[in-house]
Amino acid sequence: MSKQALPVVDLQAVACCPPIAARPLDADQAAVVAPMFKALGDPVRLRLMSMIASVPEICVCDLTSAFDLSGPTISHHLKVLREAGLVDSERRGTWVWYRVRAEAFRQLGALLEVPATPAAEVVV
Amino acid sequence: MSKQALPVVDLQAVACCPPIAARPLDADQAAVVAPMFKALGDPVRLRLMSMIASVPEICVCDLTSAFDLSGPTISHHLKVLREAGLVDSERRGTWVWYRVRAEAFRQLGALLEVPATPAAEVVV
DNA sequence: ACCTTGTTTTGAGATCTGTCAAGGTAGAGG
DNA sequence: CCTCTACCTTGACAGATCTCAAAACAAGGT
Repeated sequence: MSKQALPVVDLQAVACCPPIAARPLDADQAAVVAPMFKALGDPVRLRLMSMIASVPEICVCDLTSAFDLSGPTISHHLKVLREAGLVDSERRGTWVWYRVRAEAFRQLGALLEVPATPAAEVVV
Repeated sequence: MSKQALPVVDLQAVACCPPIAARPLDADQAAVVAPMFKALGDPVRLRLMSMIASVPEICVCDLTSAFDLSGPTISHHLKVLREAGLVDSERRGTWVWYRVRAEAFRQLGALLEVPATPAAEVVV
């Protein structure tokens, strides 16, 4: 399968950006980044993301069994994470394996870094 | 005014947590953290957050004028950010000033850090 | 008191989201 | 070919969300 043909986030557009606390994000940048935060804004997806990012890879069966939710629901949440560009999936035989997209994940974290000389203290 | 009596995020509960890529978040932790990411998951709020975090403080009038949206809409988004525990507001005379909650903001960033020895590479 | 400006609250409508049941697709193994 | 298991897609529905207009609230100036 190797999903990446969907409306996935343009990583190039994110790679450029300094922390959001460094200077105001413009509308275009916000439109690219917000969906990634949004994807993490659901408790189930956040746990899924955490489970996926904590290991090299993990199969859907192991993810599904960790929740009290239907298969389709987990599948839906995984699709959201995929389309946000945060994870990648690959079918190998019977099972589908998910893996974190390290680049995107790290970039997202970088956006929340507090600048070395935080703007919020320069003027004070 | 000095809003903090609302259903605000319990910072203690977050302060404890290692990066989500270090080990799977449990349901309780996810329930605390997800609303913060959710708050950043809207392009308008993400820009508001960025504008607020980029300066020591900023008044609502300056925030509102940066968008093509009604006052009530901006006010609503600011309320979401407040209730997520990400910003703080204070009325001084005519204007209301917003300021980032540095603790919460930094904690959120810490959750996205990639562990020194990423679990995703230990086993591979 | 009254008006003016800045901000929030309330109410309402259109859209989006989380969830499940039912049905569909893909591969493995008879 | 048939069936079984794993996973995804579709369709549907309750509930949440984004937005604005209208109304309320707060502080300052007249």
